[in-house]
Amino acid sequence: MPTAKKRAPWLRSLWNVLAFGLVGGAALVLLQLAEYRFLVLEHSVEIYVGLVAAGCAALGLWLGRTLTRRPARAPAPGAPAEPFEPDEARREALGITPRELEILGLIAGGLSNREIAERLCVSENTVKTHSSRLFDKLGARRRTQAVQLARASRLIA
Amino acid sequence: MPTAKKRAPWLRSLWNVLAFGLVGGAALVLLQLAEYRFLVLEHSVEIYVGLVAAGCAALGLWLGRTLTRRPARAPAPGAPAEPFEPDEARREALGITPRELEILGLIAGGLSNREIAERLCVSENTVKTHSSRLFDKLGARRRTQAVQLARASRLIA
DNA sequence: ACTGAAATCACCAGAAAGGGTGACGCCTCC
DNA sequence: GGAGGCGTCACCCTTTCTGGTGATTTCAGT
Repeated sequence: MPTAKKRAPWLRSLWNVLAFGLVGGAALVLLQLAEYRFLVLEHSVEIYVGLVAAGCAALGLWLGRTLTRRPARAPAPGAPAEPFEPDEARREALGITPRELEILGLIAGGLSNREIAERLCVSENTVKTHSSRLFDKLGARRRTQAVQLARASRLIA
Repeated sequence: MPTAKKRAPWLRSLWNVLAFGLVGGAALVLLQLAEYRFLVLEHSVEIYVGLVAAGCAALGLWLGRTLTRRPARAPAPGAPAEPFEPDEARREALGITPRELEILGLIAGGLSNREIAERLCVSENTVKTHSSRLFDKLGARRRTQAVQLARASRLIA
Protein backbone atom coordinates (compact mmCIF):
# COMPACT_ATOMS: atom_id res chain seq x y z
CA MET A 1 0.00 0.00 0.00
CA PRO A 2 2.59 2.58 -0.99
CA THR A 3 0.09 5.03 -2.38
CA ALA A 4 -1.38 8.49 -1.78
CA LYS A 5 0.97 9.31 1.07
CA LYS A 6 3.36 11.71 -0.55
CA ARG A 7 2.21 14.89 -2.24
CA ALA A 8 4.37 16.23 -5.01
CA PRO A 9 6.75 19.05 -4.02
CA TRP A 10 5.10 21.55 -6.31
CA LEU A 11 1.83 20.90 -4.59
CA ARG A 12 3.36 21.61 -1.23
CA SER A 13 4.84 24.84 -2.54
CA LEU A 14 1.49 25.86 -3.92
CA TRP A 15 -0.05 25.18 -0.57
CA ASN A 16 2.51 27.36 1.10
CA VAL A 17 1.89 30.18 -1.30
CA LEU A 18 -1.84 29.97 -0.76
CA ALA A 19 -1.37 29.91 2.97
CA PHE A 20 0.83 32.96 2.66
CA GLY A 21 -1.86 34.77 0.71
CA LEU A 22 -4.57 33.85 3.16
CA VAL A 23 -2.58 34.83 6.20
CA GLY A 24 -1.59 38.07 4.52
CA GLY A 25 -5.20 38.87 3.72
CA ALA A 26 -6.32 38.11 7.24
CA ALA A 27 -3.53 40.30 8.57
CA LEU A 28 -4.68 43.16 6.37
CA VAL A 29 -8.22 42.83 7.64
CA LEU A 30 -6.97 42.86 11.21
CA LEU A 31 -4.93 45.92 10.44
CA GLN A 32 -7.94 47.62 9.01
CA LEU A 33 -9.84 46.95 12.18
CA ALA A 34 -6.97 47.91 14.42
CA GLU A 35 -6.58 51.13 12.55
CA TYR A 36 -9.70 52.61 14.06
CA ARG A 37 -8.40 51.93 17.51
CA PHE A 38 -4.89 53.19 17.03
CA LEU A 39 -5.70 56.21 14.97
CA VAL A 40 -6.42 58.13 18.14
CA LEU A 41 -2.71 58.17 18.79
CA GLU A 42 -1.75 60.66 16.14
CA HIS A 43 1.96 60.34 15.61
CA SER A 44 2.35 56.69 16.47
CA VAL A 45 2.12 55.78 12.81
CA GLU A 46 5.81 55.03 12.66
CA ILE A 47 5.58 52.64 15.56
CA TYR A 48 2.52 51.10 14.05
CA VAL A 49 4.19 50.62 10.70
CA GLY A 50 7.27 49.29 12.40
CA LEU A 51 5.20 46.72 14.20
CA VAL A 52 3.53 45.67 11.00
CA ALA A 53 6.86 45.49 9.25
CA ALA A 54 8.36 43.42 12.04
CA GLY A 55 5.39 41.10 12.09
CA CYS A 56 5.41 40.57 8.36
CA ALA A 57 9.14 40.14 8.34
CA ALA A 58 8.85 37.50 11.02
CA LEU A 59 6.13 35.82 9.03
CA GLY A 60 8.28 35.88 5.92
CA LEU A 61 11.20 34.56 7.87
CA TRP A 62 9.15 31.70 9.21
CA LEU A 63 7.79 31.01 5.76
CA GLY A 64 11.28 31.04 4.34
CA ARG A 65 12.43 28.52 6.89
CA THR A 66 9.43 26.34 6.30
CA LEU A 67 9.80 26.52 2.58
CA THR A 68 13.45 25.64 2.52
CA ARG A 69 13.30 22.95 5.15
CA ARG A 70 14.14 19.51 3.85
CA PRO A 71 11.08 17.27 3.56
CA ALA A 72 11.04 15.87 7.09
CA ARG A 73 13.58 13.44 8.35
CA ALA A 74 12.72 9.85 9.00
CA PRO A 75 12.02 9.41 12.70
CA ALA A 76 15.17 7.37 13.11
CA PRO A 77 16.70 8.31 16.45
CA GLY A 78 20.29 7.59 15.52
CA ALA A 79 20.06 9.76 12.46
CA PRO A 80 23.50 10.84 11.25
CA ALA A 81 24.56 14.42 10.89
CA GLU A 82 24.16 14.14 7.16
CA PRO A 83 20.46 13.68 6.54
CA PHE A 84 20.57 11.54 3.43
CA GLU A 85 17.41 10.58 1.64
CA PRO A 86 17.63 7.72 -0.83
CA ASP A 87 17.90 8.88 -4.41
CA GLU A 88 14.51 7.88 -5.76
CA ALA A 89 15.32 9.22 -9.20
CA ARG A 90 18.45 7.14 -9.46
CA ARG A 91 16.59 4.11 -8.24
CA GLU A 92 14.06 4.42 -11.00
CA ALA A 93 16.71 5.25 -13.54
CA LEU A 94 18.34 1.93 -12.77
CA GLY A 95 15.00 0.16 -12.86
CA ILE A 96 15.36 -1.02 -9.31
CA THR A 97 12.07 -1.83 -7.66
CA PRO A 98 11.26 -0.76 -4.10
CA ARG A 99 11.41 -4.33 -2.93
CA GLU A 100 14.83 -4.78 -4.41
CA LEU A 101 15.99 -1.64 -2.73
CA GLU A 102 14.69 -2.99 0.53
CA ILE A 103 16.70 -6.16 0.09
CA LEU A 104 19.68 -4.05 -0.84
CA GLY A 105 19.43 -2.22 2.42
CA LEU A 106 19.36 -5.44 4.39
CA ILE A 107 22.30 -6.80 2.45
CA ALA A 108 24.21 -3.66 3.31
CA GLY A 109 23.22 -4.27 6.91
CA GLY A 110 25.27 -7.42 6.78
CA LEU A 111 22.43 -9.92 6.78
CA SER A 112 22.55 -13.26 5.01
CA ASN A 113 19.91 -14.25 2.50
CA ARG A 114 18.36 -16.52 5.09
CA GLU A 115 18.16 -13.74 7.67
CA ILE A 116 16.68 -11.37 5.12
CA ALA A 117 14.10 -13.97 4.20
CA GLU A 118 13.13 -14.38 7.82
CA ARG A 119 12.93 -10.68 8.45
CA LEU A 120 10.76 -10.08 5.40
CA CYS A 121 8.74 -13.25 5.91
CA VAL A 122 9.44 -14.62 2.46
CA SER A 123 11.34 -17.63 1.22
CA GLU A 124 15.07 -17.57 0.82
CA ASN A 125 14.60 -18.27 -2.87
CA THR A 126 12.68 -15.06 -3.23
CA VAL A 127 15.46 -13.12 -1.64
CA LYS A 128 17.88 -14.79 -4.01
CA THR A 129 15.79 -13.84 -7.00
CA HIS A 130 15.54 -10.24 -5.87
CA SER A 131 19.21 -9.90 -5.15
CA SER A 132 20.09 -11.60 -8.40
CA ARG A 133 18.11 -9.07 -10.39
CA LEU A 134 19.50 -6.35 -8.19
CA PHE A 135 23.08 -7.29 -8.96
CA ASP A 136 22.16 -7.38 -12.60
CA LYS A 137 20.81 -3.85 -12.52
CA LEU A 138 23.70 -2.56 -10.46
CA GLY A 139 26.28 -4.37 -12.51
CA ALA A 140 27.62 -6.13 -9.45
CA ARG A 141 28.93 -9.66 -9.12
CA ARG A 142 29.02 -9.88 -5.34
CA ARG A 143 26.90 -8.45 -2.63
CA THR A 144 29.78 -6.47 -1.22
CA GLN A 145 30.22 -4.89 -4.62
CA ALA A 146 26.53 -4.21 -4.86
CA VAL A 147 26.67 -2.39 -1.54
CA GLN A 148 29.67 -0.38 -2.64
CA LEU A 149 28.06 0.61 -5.94
CA ALA A 150 24.77 1.43 -4.29
CA ARG A 151 26.53 3.69 -1.82
CA ALA A 152 28.31 5.44 -4.64
CA SER A 153 24.96 6.02 -6.30
CA ARG A 154 23.50 7.25 -3.02
CA LEU A 155 20.87 4.56 -3.13
CA ILE A 156 21.64 3.63 0.45
CA ALA A 157 23.29 5.32 3.41
CA MET B 1 46.54 28.09 8.22
CA PRO B 2 43.30 27.03 9.83
CA THR B 3 42.48 30.56 10.93
CA ALA B 4 40.38 33.57 10.07
CA LYS B 5 38.82 31.95 7.02
CA LYS B 6 35.58 30.65 8.39
CA ARG B 7 33.51 32.76 10.72
CA ALA B 8 31.56 30.91 13.35
CA PRO B 9 27.86 30.34 12.58
CA TRP B 10 26.72 32.55 15.42
CA LEU B 11 28.79 35.38 14.01
CA ARG B 12 27.15 35.00 10.64
CA SER B 13 23.78 35.04 12.31
CA LEU B 14 24.68 38.17 14.19
CA TRP B 15 25.73 39.78 10.96
CA ASN B 16 22.43 38.90 9.40
CA VAL B 17 20.52 40.29 12.33
CA LEU B 18 22.49 43.53 12.16
CA ALA B 19 21.92 43.80 8.46
CA PHE B 20 18.29 43.23 9.05
CA GLY B 21 18.18 46.00 11.62
CA LEU B 22 20.02 48.41 9.36
CA VAL B 23 17.87 47.71 6.37
CA GLY B 24 14.79 47.99 8.53
CA GLY B 25 15.92 51.33 9.89
CA ALA B 26 16.67 52.65 6.45
CA ALA B 27 13.29 51.47 5.29
CA LEU B 28 11.67 53.34 8.15
CA VAL B 29 13.47 56.52 7.23
CA LEU B 30 12.39 56.13 3.65
CA LEU B 31 8.89 55.57 4.82
CA GLN B 32 9.05 58.70 6.91
CA LEU B 33 10.09 60.68 3.86
CA ALA B 34 7.58 59.03 1.63
CA GLU B 35 4.90 59.74 4.11
CA TYR B 36 4.93 63.43 3.27
CA ARG B 37 4.42 62.62 -0.34
CA PHE B 38 1.77 60.04 0.05
CA LEU B 39 -0.19 61.71 2.80
CA VAL B 40 -1.99 63.72 0.18
CA LEU B 41 -3.78 60.56 -0.79
CA GLU B 42 -6.02 60.27 2.19
CA HIS B 43 -7.29 56.75 2.25
CA SER B 44 -4.35 55.04 0.66
CA VAL B 45 -3.02 54.06 4.05
CA GLU B 46 -4.18 50.50 3.58
CA ILE B 47 -2.34 50.20 0.30
CA TYR B 48 0.68 51.81 1.83
CA VAL B 49 0.69 49.45 4.78
CA GLY B 50 0.09 46.53 2.49
CA LEU B 51 3.12 47.48 0.42
CA VAL B 52 5.25 47.79 3.52
CA ALA B 53 4.01 44.47 4.78
CA ALA B 54 4.70 42.79 1.46
CA GLY B 55 8.15 44.30 1.25
CA CYS B 56 9.07 43.29 4.76
CA ALA B 57 7.64 39.86 4.26
CA ALA B 58 9.73 39.43 1.14
CA LEU B 59 12.76 40.64 3.03
CA GLY B 60 12.05 38.20 5.83
CA LEU B 61 11.56 35.44 3.34
CA TRP B 62 14.85 36.17 1.71
CA LEU B 63 16.53 36.37 5.07
CA GLY B 64 14.98 33.10 6.08
CA ARG B 65 16.26 31.39 3.01
CA THR B 66 19.70 32.88 3.44
CA LEU B 67 19.83 31.99 7.08
CA THR B 68 18.79 28.41 6.61
CA ARG B 69 20.87 27.74 3.56
CA ARG B 70 23.42 25.06 4.27
CA PRO B 71 26.88 26.55 4.61
CA ALA B 72 28.60 26.22 1.26
CA ARG B 73 30.70 23.12 0.89
CA ALA B 74 34.38 23.51 1.51
CA PRO B 75 36.18 24.72 -1.60
CA ALA B 76 38.23 21.54 -1.71
CA PRO B 77 37.14 19.79 -4.89
CA GLY B 78 38.15 16.21 -4.23
CA ALA B 79 37.87 16.36 -0.48
CA PRO B 80 34.92 14.46 0.94
CA ALA B 81 32.42 16.34 3.05
CA GLU B 82 33.62 14.40 6.04
CA PRO B 83 37.35 14.21 6.14
CA PHE B 84 37.49 10.83 7.87
CA GLU B 85 40.71 9.38 9.09
CA PRO B 86 40.67 5.72 10.05
CA ASP B 87 40.37 5.24 13.77
CA GLU B 88 43.79 3.89 14.61
CA ALA B 89 42.94 3.65 18.28
CA ARG B 90 39.91 1.53 17.61
CA ARG B 91 41.88 -0.66 15.28
CA GLU B 92 44.42 -1.43 17.96
CA ALA B 93 41.72 -1.82 20.56
CA LEU B 94 40.22 -4.57 18.46
CA GLY B 95 43.62 -6.12 17.86
CA ILE B 96 43.28 -5.72 14.12
CA THR B 97 46.61 -5.65 12.30
CA PRO B 98 47.36 -3.19 9.52
CA ARG B 99 47.34 -5.96 6.99
CA GLU B 100 43.93 -7.10 8.08
CA LEU B 101 42.65 -3.56 7.86
CA GLU B 102 44.00 -3.40 4.36
CA ILE B 103 42.08 -6.51 3.41
CA LEU B 104 39.04 -5.07 5.11
CA GLY B 105 39.22 -2.03 2.92
CA LEU B 106 39.38 -4.12 -0.21
CA ILE B 107 36.49 -6.25 0.96
CA ALA B 108 34.48 -3.08 1.49
CA GLY B 109 35.47 -2.09 -2.03
CA GLY B 110 33.50 -5.07 -3.26
CA LEU B 111 36.43 -7.25 -4.29
CA SER B 112 36.40 -11.02 -4.10
CA ASN B 113 39.06 -12.92 -2.22
CA ARG B 114 40.69 -13.85 -5.49
CA GLU B 115 40.82 -10.24 -6.64
CA ILE B 116 42.23 -9.14 -3.32
CA ALA B 117 44.88 -11.84 -3.54
CA GLU B 118 45.88 -10.67 -7.00
CA ARG B 119 45.98 -7.05 -6.02
CA LEU B 120 48.13 -7.74 -2.97
CA CYS B 121 50.22 -10.37 -4.73
CA VAL B 122 49.55 -13.07 -2.18
CA SER B 123 47.70 -16.34 -2.34
CA GLU B 124 43.98 -16.56 -1.99
CA ASN B 125 44.46 -18.71 1.08
CA THR B 126 46.32 -15.91 2.75
CA VAL B 127 43.48 -13.55 2.10
CA LYS B 128 41.10 -16.09 3.55
CA THR B 129 43.22 -16.43 6.67
CA HIS B 130 43.35 -12.68 7.11
CA SER B 131 39.65 -12.20 6.59
CA SER B 132 38.87 -15.11 8.84
CA ARG B 133 40.81 -13.58 11.70
CA LEU B 134 39.33 -10.23 10.83
CA PHE B 135 35.77 -11.49 11.11
CA ASP B 136 36.71 -13.08 14.39
CA LYS B 137 37.94 -9.81 15.80
CA LEU B 138 35.00 -7.87 14.45
CA GLY B 139 32.48 -10.45 15.51
CA ALA B 140 31.21 -10.81 11.97
CA ARG B 141 30.01 -13.91 10.18
CA ARG B 142 29.90 -12.53 6.66
CA ARG B 143 31.99 -10.01 4.83
CA THR B 144 29.03 -7.72 4.35
CA GLN B 145 28.54 -7.75 8.09
CA ALA B 146 32.23 -7.11 8.62
CA VAL B 147 31.98 -4.06 6.39
CA GLN B 148 28.92 -2.82 8.22
CA LEU B 149 30.54 -3.26 11.63
CA ALA B 150 33.78 -1.71 10.50
CA ARG B 151 31.91 1.32 9.22
CA ALA B 152 30.09 1.64 12.48
CA SER B 153 33.44 1.55 14.28
CA ARG B 154 34.80 4.10 11.84
CA LEU B 155 37.56 1.76 10.80
CA ILE B 156 36.81 2.40 7.14
CA ALA B 157 35.06 5.13 5.18
C1' DA C 1 -9.99 -8.79 -21.66
C1' DC C 2 -5.14 -8.65 -22.56
C1' DT C 3 -0.45 -7.19 -21.30
C1' DG C 4 3.33 -6.27 -18.56
C1' DA C 5 5.67 -5.24 -14.31
C1' DA C 6 6.40 -6.84 -9.77
C1' DA C 7 6.62 -10.11 -6.28
C1' DT C 8 6.60 -14.67 -5.07
C1' DC C 9 8.61 -19.53 -4.98
C1' DA C 10 11.23 -23.71 -6.70
C1' DC C 11 15.26 -26.41 -8.37
C1' DC C 12 19.94 -27.04 -9.74
C1' DA C 13 24.89 -26.52 -10.61
C1' DG C 14 28.90 -24.07 -9.85
C1' DA C 15 31.48 -20.37 -7.61
C1' DA C 16 32.67 -18.01 -3.60
C1' DA C 17 33.05 -17.53 1.16
C1' DG C 18 33.77 -19.17 5.91
C1' DG C 19 35.73 -22.32 9.79
C1' DG C 20 39.29 -25.14 11.49
C1' DT C 21 43.87 -26.84 11.73
C1' DG C 22 48.68 -26.95 10.93
C1' DA C 23 52.96 -25.05 9.42
C1' DC C 24 56.92 -21.85 8.08
C1' DG C 25 59.80 -17.60 8.14
C1' DC C 26 60.70 -13.04 10.03
C1' DC C 27 60.74 -9.73 13.46
C1' DT C 28 60.94 -7.67 18.14
C1' DC C 29 61.17 -7.89 22.91
C1' DC C 30 62.50 -9.84 26.95
C1' DG D 1 67.85 -17.69 22.38
C1' DG D 2 63.13 -18.38 23.36
C1' DA D 3 58.36 -16.41 23.23
C1' DG D 4 55.08 -14.24 20.75
C1' DG D 5 53.06 -11.37 17.12
C1' DC D 6 52.60 -11.01 12.25
C1' DG D 7 52.33 -12.43 7.60
C1' DT D 8 52.36 -16.14 4.66
C1' DC D 9 50.52 -20.63 2.64
C1' DA D 10 48.00 -25.25 2.35
C1' DC D 11 44.14 -28.60 2.87
C1' DC D 12 39.52 -29.97 3.97
C1' DC D 13 34.85 -29.42 4.79
C1' DT D 14 30.56 -26.77 5.28
C1' DT D 15 27.82 -22.90 4.34
C1' DT D 16 26.47 -19.23 1.60
C1' DC D 17 26.10 -17.00 -2.55
C1' DT D 18 25.40 -16.51 -7.59
C1' DG D 19 23.35 -17.68 -12.27
C1' DG D 20 20.05 -19.68 -14.99
C1' DT D 21 15.42 -21.40 -15.97
C1' DG D 22 10.68 -21.73 -15.16
C1' DA D 23 6.26 -20.87 -12.93
C1' DT D 24 2.33 -18.51 -10.42
C1' DT D 25 -0.16 -14.60 -8.64
C1' DT D 26 -1.52 -9.91 -8.28
C1' DC D 27 -2.13 -5.43 -9.79
C1' DA D 28 -2.17 -1.49 -12.94
C1' DG D 29 -2.59 0.35 -17.42
C1' DT D 30 -4.43 -0.31 -22.32
